[in-house]
Amino acid sequence: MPLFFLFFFFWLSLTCRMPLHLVLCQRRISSCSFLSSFKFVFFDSYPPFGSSHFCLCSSRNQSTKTHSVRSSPRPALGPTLKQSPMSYYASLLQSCVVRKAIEPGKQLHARIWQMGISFNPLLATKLVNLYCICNSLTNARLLFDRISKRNQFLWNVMIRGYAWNGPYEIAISLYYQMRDYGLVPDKFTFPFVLKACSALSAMEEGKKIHKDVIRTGLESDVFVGAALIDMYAKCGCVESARQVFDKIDERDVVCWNSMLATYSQNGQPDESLALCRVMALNGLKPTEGTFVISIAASADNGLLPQGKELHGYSWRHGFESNDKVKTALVDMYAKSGSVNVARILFELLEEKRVVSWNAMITGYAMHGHANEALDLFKEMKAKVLPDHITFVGVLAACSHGGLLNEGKMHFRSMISDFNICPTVQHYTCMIDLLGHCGCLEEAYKLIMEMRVEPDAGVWGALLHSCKIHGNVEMGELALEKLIELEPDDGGNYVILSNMYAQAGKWDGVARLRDLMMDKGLKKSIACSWIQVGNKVHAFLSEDASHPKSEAIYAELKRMGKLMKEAGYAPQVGSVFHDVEDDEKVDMVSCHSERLAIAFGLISTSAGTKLLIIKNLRICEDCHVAIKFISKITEREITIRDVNRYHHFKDGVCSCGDFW
DNA sequence: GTAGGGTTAG
Repeated sequence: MPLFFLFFFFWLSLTCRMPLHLVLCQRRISSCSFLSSFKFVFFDSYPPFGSSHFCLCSSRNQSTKTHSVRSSPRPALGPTLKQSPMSYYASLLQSCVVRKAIEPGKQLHARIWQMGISFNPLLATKLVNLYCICNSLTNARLLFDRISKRNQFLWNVMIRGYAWNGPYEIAISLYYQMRDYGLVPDKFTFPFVLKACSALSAMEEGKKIHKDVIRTGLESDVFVGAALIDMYAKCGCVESARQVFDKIDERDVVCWNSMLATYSQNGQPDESLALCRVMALNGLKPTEGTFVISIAASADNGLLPQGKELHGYSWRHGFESNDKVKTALVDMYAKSGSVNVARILFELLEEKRVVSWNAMITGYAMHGHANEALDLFKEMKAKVLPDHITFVGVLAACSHGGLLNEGKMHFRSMISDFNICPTVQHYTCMIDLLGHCGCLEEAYKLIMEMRVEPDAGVWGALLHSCKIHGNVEMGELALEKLIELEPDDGGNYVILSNMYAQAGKWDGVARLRDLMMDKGLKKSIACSWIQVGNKVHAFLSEDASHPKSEAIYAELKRMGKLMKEAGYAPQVGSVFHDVEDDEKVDMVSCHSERLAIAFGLISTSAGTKLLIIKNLRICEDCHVAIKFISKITEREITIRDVNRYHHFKDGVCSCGDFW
């Protein structure tokens, strides 16, 4: 019986050229009961121009999350004799828009259709707007396509619908259709269409639209300008974003925030923080966004005093109880080495959203505190639904902690229990975990089974695992793939070269060295930072440019002697060149992190903890050496390398030598 | 007679 009715309504929708959902609404209005699952509300008591009244109520139905229209004994919002049906329905639709109430909106659409006024420009526009706001783009587009006279506002609403919800290409296509239609884009059109370009990282398209912006003279508009900055930021074009920023008249705080975010998102946290200072000097009042962006930038460069400064700055501006700022601080403290402070702030959050849980779980994962991360994940599952980022943190925790079975279990659970499709990041964690645990064949098999295209991160994880386990054959395969994906990255060649060196295959070392020279490739320059007092000191490998260089090298020599007495034997596998052993020892002992540590030792009082940040992975020899240094000097030394944290204390590293 | 921009986790 219900099937018969559905066919009947389908036929009705075809013959009446009316969308099926409206036919169903109409039927519902006529008190058909079997379609109760649609949760439409009866309008039987509604007389458009009668004496009884109803209003849209704001209370939500907890179980269905739909808004309802209910009868009201008060004659407050009903139509008046002076009120036209257009303005009456317009005001009701506006209420639906404000409340994002799609179901009552559909019923109003049905009623409007029944009355034959659904193509009234005002009502049609409001309906399209409502459908777009409620992400019901199919309905919006059905109506939009049937409206013959489309004004600027209507086009903007439809472009916005696609720019917010996708498919983003349609937003861009509609922009050009609007121009062909004879309309000139305005200050509202550009932010929408540029948002679609941002989402697609479509710089060429964005540049074309930027030219249109210039032609219409809207480049200096703050809204258009902010959208342009964001578009260039998402396309990785920092200079173009800055050019737009410099051209905007009367820049508001959002323009500043956009520019701060541009630097931060493109690996330039220091520039972001410098601009934040300029912003403060210009007397602009920072907003929540300013703090979230700046604290995130500070988390990226990992310098705790700078982050603390921002923490205080946010308090002075009354953001001490702002949960978004606090979540950014949780992330910052965790990334800057103070995972315990991060936990205290996390516990102080009034509302722990999924982002907050993710920040804390990821923080634990970075520090190799796998059990804490998994305990927190267990607690989270009882309160908040995890997302794909949560699982990146959980799998990273398993990977850094070497928890093979737990990692496999959570990976399976993510897919089957949480219906989350694994992304390349999840696969990278799994390859890292399997590879570190020596399951190289299984790791390779997983890469072959991946539902997404493996990227350089995935093959890099496999290559690194091959290096740990000395599997030259699979390492060669991984490098082959990496050369296809990252032809200009010399670091990949160096890893395989080191593997050849460890296996004594010097012809392989020479071949790779020649290959690198032919291609003009160099290994990324290793750099380490340490903050002493208010100053950040940077060191490159074998760096002798620091004013205290002589004392630093003297300290290294003194330390080397003590380490040797304590039983330290240099491991020189990570030296690229085929050189004499003595020379190799000298080369590794001058790695950037060792220079930073030596400077820290001579510049701070006994017992002071040292925090060093490095732009690459820490090498095996330095890892062994720093364990010795921590014991000999009785210092706690923390290294944040590109992958994770290493806490050295009393001759032991927190990673348990699993990294 | 209606609308708009930025930021948070690996």
